[in-house]
Amino acid sequence: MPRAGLDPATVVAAGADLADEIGFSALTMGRLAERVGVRTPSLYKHVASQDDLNRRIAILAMDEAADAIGAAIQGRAGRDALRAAARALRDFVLAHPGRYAATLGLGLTGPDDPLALAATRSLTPFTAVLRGYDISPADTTHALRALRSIFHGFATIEAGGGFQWSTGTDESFEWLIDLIDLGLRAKPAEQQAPATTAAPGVVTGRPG
Amino acid sequence: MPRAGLDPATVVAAGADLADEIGFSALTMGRLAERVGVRTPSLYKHVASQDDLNRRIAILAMDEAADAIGAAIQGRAGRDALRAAARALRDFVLAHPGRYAATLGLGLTGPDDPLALAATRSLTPFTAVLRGYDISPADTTHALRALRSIFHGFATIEAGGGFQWSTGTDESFEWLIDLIDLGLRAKPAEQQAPATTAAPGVVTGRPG
DNA sequence: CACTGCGGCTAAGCCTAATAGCTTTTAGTT
DNA sequence: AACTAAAAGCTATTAGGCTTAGCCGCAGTG
Repeated sequence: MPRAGLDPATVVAAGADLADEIGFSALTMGRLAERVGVRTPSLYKHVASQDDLNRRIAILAMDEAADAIGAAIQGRAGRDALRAAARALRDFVLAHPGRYAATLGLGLTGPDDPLALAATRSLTPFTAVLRGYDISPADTTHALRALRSIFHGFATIEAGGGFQWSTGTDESFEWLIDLIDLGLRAKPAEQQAPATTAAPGVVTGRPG
Repeated sequence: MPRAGLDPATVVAAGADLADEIGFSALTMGRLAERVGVRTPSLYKHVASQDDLNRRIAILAMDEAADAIGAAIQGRAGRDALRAAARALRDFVLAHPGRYAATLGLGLTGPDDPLALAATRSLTPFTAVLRGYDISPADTTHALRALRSIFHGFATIEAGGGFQWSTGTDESFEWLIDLIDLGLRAKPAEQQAPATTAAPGVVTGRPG
């Protein structure tokens, strides 16, 4: 019996590819074993469990997405950077729905969870985008969370087929980017005469 | 052996409650059966399958959320309505994480899927919110999708513990609402002198 | 050549969804 | 009151998923 020559990275990469093809929820240890040409229990020599596999796929996906977004905003600033980042994230999700789904619904075990670290890493391109706007340092956490929520929400709904008939999603996405750009540019003026009852304050926690 | 007196509505409601308590992914037919005091196969007299159960829970959740949001915006308009709607949705998700999780990751079978109809129904309160802003009729679909993406994204990340240390999420949420309000109010002026390369056009599809 | 360890394997256990077929309760009718 | 038929429960069983235990062969090393 010749060996398949597997290692953890190969198994995780194959799992990510397979998840993109058949959907993350349909990714089973059995199907992955079949894909890499091995019997199911053999996978446990490389990953500890299915949960471990899922987390590794999620980390891989977040790093890949961060790289794609980082590359997309090179040499851009302001609205151009925002649009490039948003499009890069959306393209990634549409091209890799399984990888992206792996990043959802995983409980964080603590602040030093590798998953949490990867999540923080994946946010760095967005901090660069925000430098193109006049956001006060005290508000960068809020702005970061806002950008993450917005594009995460759109990508999730679109990838899940939540927009009925899928018509005009491109236009809706551009409209959304424009909306956020306008809001971010109007924000600083608003700061000088806050109208909300709960005034934004300094946040000590980490951004993600 | 007296009967438990179950019917589909009771089973679905119990499933929704149980999902809120132990998490949607931990909801199994066996645990639900134990909860309602019956053996597992007996549940199949009331729901066709676990997928059927999940979809019914999702429909229940969307209708309940729509009711809560609709009630929250009564007598409000503009920014007040936006904030009330957003808070109502967020409160619902935090109070009923299992129900909300049930609404995610379900494939729509078609435009007349009961799930799709419930999704459309759940959007009606947001159309009322948008009436408080000067949005052109051609853009209401985009605006609706934007609102849905934004608040869905925030709620999902928060409910999944995605905001590390969970500090300052209240402030971040208010900041986000303010950002969207500013963007929506700046939008109409933008329409008269469009700066985006892809000009927003009429969308013929349904909003959701 | 012997040895050691990694990476495969089979076998088996447990959990879950789902179906088949039987039995009992319940409701409605005469 | 008795009968009937459907509804609602049950046990038993199948199929498939994750995971562990323990065995075996190949690779590289001294």
